[in-house]
Amino acid sequence: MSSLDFQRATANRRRRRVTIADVAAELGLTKGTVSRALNDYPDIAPTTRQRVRRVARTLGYRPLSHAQAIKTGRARSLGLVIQLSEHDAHRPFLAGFLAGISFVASSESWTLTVATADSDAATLSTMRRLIDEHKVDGFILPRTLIDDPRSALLREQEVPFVMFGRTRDTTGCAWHDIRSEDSMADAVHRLAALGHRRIAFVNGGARYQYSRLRLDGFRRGLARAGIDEDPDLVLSGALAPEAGEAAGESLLALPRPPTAVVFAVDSAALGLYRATRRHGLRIARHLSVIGYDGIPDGSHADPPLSTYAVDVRKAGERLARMLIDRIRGAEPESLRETVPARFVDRGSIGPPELGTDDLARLLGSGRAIRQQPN
Amino acid sequence: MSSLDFQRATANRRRRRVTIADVAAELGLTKGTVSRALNDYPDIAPTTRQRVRRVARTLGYRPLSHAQAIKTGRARSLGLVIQLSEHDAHRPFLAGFLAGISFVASSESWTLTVATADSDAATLSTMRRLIDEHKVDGFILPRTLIDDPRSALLREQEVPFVMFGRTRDTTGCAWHDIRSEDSMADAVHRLAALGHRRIAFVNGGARYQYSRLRLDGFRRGLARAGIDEDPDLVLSGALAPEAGEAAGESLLALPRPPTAVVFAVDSAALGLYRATRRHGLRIARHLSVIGYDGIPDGSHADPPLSTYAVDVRKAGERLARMLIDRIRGAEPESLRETVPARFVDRGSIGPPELGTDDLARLLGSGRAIRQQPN
DNA sequence: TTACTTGCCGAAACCGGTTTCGGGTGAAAC
DNA sequence: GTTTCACCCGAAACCGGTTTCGGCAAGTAA
Repeated sequence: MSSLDFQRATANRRRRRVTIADVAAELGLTKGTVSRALNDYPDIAPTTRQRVRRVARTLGYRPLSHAQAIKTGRARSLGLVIQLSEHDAHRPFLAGFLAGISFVASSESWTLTVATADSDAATLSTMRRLIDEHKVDGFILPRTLIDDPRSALLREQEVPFVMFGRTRDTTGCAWHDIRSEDSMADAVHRLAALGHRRIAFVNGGARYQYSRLRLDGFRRGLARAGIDEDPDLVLSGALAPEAGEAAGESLLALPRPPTAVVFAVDSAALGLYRATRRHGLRIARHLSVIGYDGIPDGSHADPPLSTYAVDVRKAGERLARMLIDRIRGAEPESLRETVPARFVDRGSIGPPELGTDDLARLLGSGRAIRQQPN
Repeated sequence: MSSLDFQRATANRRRRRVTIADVAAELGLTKGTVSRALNDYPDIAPTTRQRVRRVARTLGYRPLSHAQAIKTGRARSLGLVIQLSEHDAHRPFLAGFLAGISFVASSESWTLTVATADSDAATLSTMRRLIDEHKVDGFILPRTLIDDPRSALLREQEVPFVMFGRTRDTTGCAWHDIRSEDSMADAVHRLAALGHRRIAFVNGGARYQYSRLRLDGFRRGLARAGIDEDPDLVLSGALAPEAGEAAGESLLALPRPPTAVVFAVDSAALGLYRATRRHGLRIARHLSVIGYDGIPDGSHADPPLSTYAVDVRKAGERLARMLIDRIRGAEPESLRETVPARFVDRGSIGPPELGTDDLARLLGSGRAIRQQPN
């Protein structure tokens, strides 16, 4: 390239971008040829392709994604609509999740478009708008439901998507998920190995596919340990500490209370701590608890909550990678994967010091052991 | 409009968008005229403008933002680059903050582009890329530093931005901030009113502008209460529970320990709980604590942490609003505002049961009061 | 030689908007 | 009855890319 041109390019780098026309002029080719060369069209001579690549790089040419989008319809942007409910368990993960997605997106010069909504309807209409305005090329769907209206919409609109979690109707679905069902089974197994026989399960929201899976996993664990399921010991709908506390209270009020509780959601498990404290019991000693998620708060509880940690950053990375592939034409069936969670024993489980009957007596005896009022 | 055209528009709504050409054809006008009418050019007859507006609405016409961007350079997108450090205090706020921004952005058919970075340098280069590719029209800068390289970059590139927080060099800066300095002064005032005279202050990160302001506020509070500042009682650099715990330990190890501690950051304050528990002391009774931020965890502590709550969702809304105005040409000087935080007394403060000397004796006497091992 | 491919690139249309320019029309001024 | 001048709108260029189409040159087959 001529040094004059170079100076111009350098001096004006801030004011005027390098366009495809600049590259073409520098090479003595036309815009069309440059475009085809960069986009790997077959009717370009290999040597020409090389030259174009080199000059484009030295000039610092980067195509304007929205100029491409106008013709191709591709905005090079991944969509994420976050639905915020009152207490939602995925808040602590948001930062890591975004980091994962954005890391991969950036590496491909893609971008992440985030929107929030406060209801199913709002989520759908927001997605419609983003599709309508071609703002995004596809979506990452967090927190999948058993029957998810989002996948229905996207299937109908023929917009690519990948799910963080699984769902009932898998047609056209790609996903990355953690096998939390295995964790639940593993939890039961560990507790049984410690000597527990009365193991309760407190599930999450009924609409979520993961709840279904985790319940299955819990039951699988029971079966493997040779324990019959007691319907009294299976609760659900606990996502926040308050609900977890209520669930804990009702379990402790049973004639034959559990000596261990498996929670499908960490933040609900933390609620049990409060209930336990109120009754003068000590976690791990009188009542073992295992959660799932690996939220940071868990490690600050007393005793720290044993749980199954999920690598949400990694999940974000994988999902972004998969979505980009999907947008580029990969079949959804080829984009399905599950990974295990990692057990983190922080000390909230132990062998049962008391059997269920002793526990019941203790709890019934006018709250014999109270928290020390100091 | 003819019913035939309407049917066509309806049937093809999913496949082919309504373009400006469709609107023009329907009206018997040219694209140019329609564009000018919708963009409030003065050389359009009021009646025509009305007609165009009406037809555009009934046809469901919405301009393609990247088609506009190609000519105008405006992508109708707000940029947010989140810098994630190891322990970062703003994670719990992220969801609400995003919700606020995205709510306002959506209402104007703007979009929010999020990226993450793990260092100052990465943040800047990410921002450069977004600017270069015209992906965003401006930035919201969270967690402002005393000397913030981001504002320097944006000033130089002449890209609009608004800050969540203040900074040293205010030229060309617009901001929304919480007057946390007033909260710190208020905290001292409240504690002094309860009878405390030895009040410690544990500040946050030294680079942040807010740390500077909060320290000033703390001092203002002391002065107003007629208390001389004791350098031993002023620490800093505590952002996470671990650091807060360490700060607590060193304060309790003083010959004349404080009877109350003001924390610039809630999550650090939670660390003090651990230190206090270890020494067998009880928060509020032996040691009063006030935090700042209003993180959810605080309400689950025992006793719940009194703090100053920040409405981050509101902040997100305001910042989005201000940034859009800024992009549309408003002067930065006209976009500067601060709002107060809201005190939430949850019970972690009280009159000092023991004076500093008694406290020291207690702490020194071989840990007289220990936590009950039950 | 001629005819027919094949490889490679230029020319130009196109995408969906915005913006400039210029001209026609009608009312007011002379 | 002209002239003047807003007032409006059409025509066309433009933004920065992509994609179609066609043609030239070289190579291959006849």
